[in-house]
Amino acid sequence: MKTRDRILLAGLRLFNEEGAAAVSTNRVATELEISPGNLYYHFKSKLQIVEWLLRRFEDEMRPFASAPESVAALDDLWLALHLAFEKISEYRFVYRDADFLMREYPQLAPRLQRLTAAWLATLRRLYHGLVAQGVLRAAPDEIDLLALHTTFTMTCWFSYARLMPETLGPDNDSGRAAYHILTLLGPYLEDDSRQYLAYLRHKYLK
Amino acid sequence: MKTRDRILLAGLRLFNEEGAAAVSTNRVATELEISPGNLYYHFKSKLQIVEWLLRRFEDEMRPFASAPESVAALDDLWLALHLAFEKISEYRFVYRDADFLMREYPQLAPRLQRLTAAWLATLRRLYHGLVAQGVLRAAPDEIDLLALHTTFTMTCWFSYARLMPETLGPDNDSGRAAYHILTLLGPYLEDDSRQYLAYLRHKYLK
DNA sequence: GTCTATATGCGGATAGAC
DNA sequence: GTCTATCCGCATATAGAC
Repeated sequence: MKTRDRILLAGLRLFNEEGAAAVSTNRVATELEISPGNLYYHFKSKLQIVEWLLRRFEDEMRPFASAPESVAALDDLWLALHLAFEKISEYRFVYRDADFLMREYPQLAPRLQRLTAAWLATLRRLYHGLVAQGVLRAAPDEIDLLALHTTFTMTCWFSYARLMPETLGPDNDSGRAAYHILTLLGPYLEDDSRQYLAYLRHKYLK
Repeated sequence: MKTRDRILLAGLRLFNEEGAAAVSTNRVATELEISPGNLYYHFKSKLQIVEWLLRRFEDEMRPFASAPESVAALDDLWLALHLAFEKISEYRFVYRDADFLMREYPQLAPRLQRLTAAWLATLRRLYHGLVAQGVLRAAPDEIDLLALHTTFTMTCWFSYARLMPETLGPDNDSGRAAYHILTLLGPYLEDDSRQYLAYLRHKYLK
C-alpha cells in the first residue's frame, strides 16, 4: 500500500480512537514509523488529511443517502439506517469532533452542515414514501419532526454513548442505534407494521 | 468582585463561546487584564477552573433534577424542561465539550456520566408520575425509551444546533428544545393532554 | 520518497520579586 | 495578590541532504 493511503488509514483510526484534536501529525507519523517530513511530503497540512477523510466519508455515504429512492418496508428502513450507522461509526470522528473541526477549520463547517441537511431531506423523503405506502401514519409536520429526530440521533448517537456507557453498551453498536430510531417511529406505524416492529424487536433483542 | 470569581466568570463565558479546548489559561488572563501568574495563584491548573465550573453546574442543576417530585401536568413539565435547558445553555460547554473534557481530564468522566444518569432516573420518575396521573399512556419500556430520548436531547441539543443552523435557529433557544421534547411525547398523551399540547404548540409558535 | 534537523509559536505551569 | 520572567514540552510546518 502506498504511503499516502497508509497515512489516511492510520489517521482515520487514530482520529476515531483518540479524537482529531488530540492526534498530532507527529503522532500519525510515529504510528506508521515514518518521519514527520515524509508525512508532510504527502499532505501539506493536517487540514488536508482531514479533508481527504471527509471527502471519503461523503463519497461512501452518498449511496446510502441517495440510492434508496424509497424503502419498501420497515425491514428496508432498518437495513438502510443500519448501514448508515455503520458508515458513521467507521468515520465517527467526523460528527463526534464536529465542533472542533468547524472551529479549527472554518471552511469545513458548510460541508458538515450540508451533509446533515442532505440527510434530513433524505429522511423526509423516505418517511413521506412510507406514508404513501400505508406503513406510516403521520401529518407533514410530524414527518418533519421524525426526520429531524432521526438525523439528530444519527449525528449525535456515538457522542452520547460515551456519556451513558452502561445504559447504551459498547458505543459501536449500530444495530442498537437503528433499532432505537425504529422504536421512535412505533406510535406512528399502522397496525400491521407495528406488529412487524414488535417481531423485529424480538429478533434484535435475541 | 474578587479576582477568583472574575476568573470563573470569564472562563465560563470563553469556554462557552470558543470551546474549553481552544481557550488557554493565558487567554483567560489576557481577557481579564491580569497576568498568567496571578491566574495560577488562584487556580493551580486549568483543570481546577473546569472543576469549579462543573461543581457550580451540578449545584445549580440539582434543584431542577430533584425538586420536582412530580409534575402535575404538561405545563409543569414544559417549565421544568425549559428551566433545565436554560441552565444547560448557561454552561453549554460542559456537554458540548464533554468528549474533550473526559479525554483530557479522565477524572471528570464519572462525574459527567453520573450527571447524565441522574437525569435519566429523574425523567423516568416524572414520566411514571404522568402515567399514574392519567396524562401519559405508555408501557414501562416505552417510558424508558422516552426518558432516554429526553436525556439524549438535553445533552446533545446544543451540539446539534451548530450542525443545523438554519433549521434550528439560534442555538440558545431553550424554549424550542423543550417544545421539541414535548412534541416527542405527543403520541403517548391521553386525548385531553394531547389537545392541551396542541394549545401549547400554538402559543409557543405565536 | 524519505530522512534529519530545525524554525517558530503556543500551551500549561512555576519562581521569585514587589 | 499581583507581576515579570522563564522553563519545558509539544504542535505545525519547512529546509535541505540522501
